[in-house]
Amino acid sequence: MPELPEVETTRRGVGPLLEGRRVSAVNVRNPNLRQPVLASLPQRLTGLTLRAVERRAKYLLFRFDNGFLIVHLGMSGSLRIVEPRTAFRKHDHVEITFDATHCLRLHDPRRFGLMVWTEEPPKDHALLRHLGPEPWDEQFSGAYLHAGARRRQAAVKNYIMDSRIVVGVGNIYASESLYRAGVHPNRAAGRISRTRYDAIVVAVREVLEEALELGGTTLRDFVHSDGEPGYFRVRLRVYGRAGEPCECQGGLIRQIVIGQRSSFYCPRCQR
DNA sequence: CTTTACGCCTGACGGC
DNA sequence: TGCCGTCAGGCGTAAA
Repeated sequence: MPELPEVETTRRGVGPLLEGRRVSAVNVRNPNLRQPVLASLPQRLTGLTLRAVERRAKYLLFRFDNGFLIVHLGMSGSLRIVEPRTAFRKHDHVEITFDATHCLRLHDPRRFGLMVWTEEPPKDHALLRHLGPEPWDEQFSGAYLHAGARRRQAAVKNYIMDSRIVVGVGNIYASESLYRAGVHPNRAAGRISRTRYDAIVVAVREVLEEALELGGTTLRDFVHSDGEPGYFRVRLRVYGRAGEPCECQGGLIRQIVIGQRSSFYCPRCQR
């Protein structure tokens, strides 16, 4: 499940290998992603030179001279670069070949991913228009979260997962961040102090940065013909650990459902 | 406006 | 062994 660090690691992995190269072929093997891949994508892309691979939230933005290819990895998506004529795997849905030497393949078993072409600035695109700040933006602060939460009854876990508030906090790292900040995931967003929001901001950044650092060690996997970028080995302290003792030795980790999602917390550490 | 429910989809897993 | 039901989850959209 790619979260922000995985997407950023993907960007850093594929960008340097592809930037400056020209699209020589596009092969859409299965267009049925969350939105259908445009039938004219091959004609649209072939011959264009990739200028940069950028990122906004969990969207990868492949910048060409006259537009952007927006890619989202959804739940199960991954990108990798292989040599021409490498055997396709099941669920390799789209292949974009650069300079006839580098084949970028989108692999996505669940097909919650997305690949769309746009000629407007990505920030104005319907998918990105309403996104809040990146976690590392100055704007993302305890004061910002505190002000935005006034009178909000929603659980703080849902609040920090709301992409209009801040982008890139997925289900796993939301639980982990709130654990580190000592905040109960079900607490109403509007009933948390400014000071505790400061702690949440620090925790979110710590968790994401830790994952990003571990991601750096897997960059080589993007060019391995048989490799999968793989989920990072961040040590998860509560996620997926229902019933296990917390590190505090004073409680068992509990699992509850908040907003249709599994949430994990320590009843002793988090209030 | 805020909040909640749902659907898209496949693989993993448990029960029988 | 194999079949089947259940669950997981990002995120846009519809509905409350």
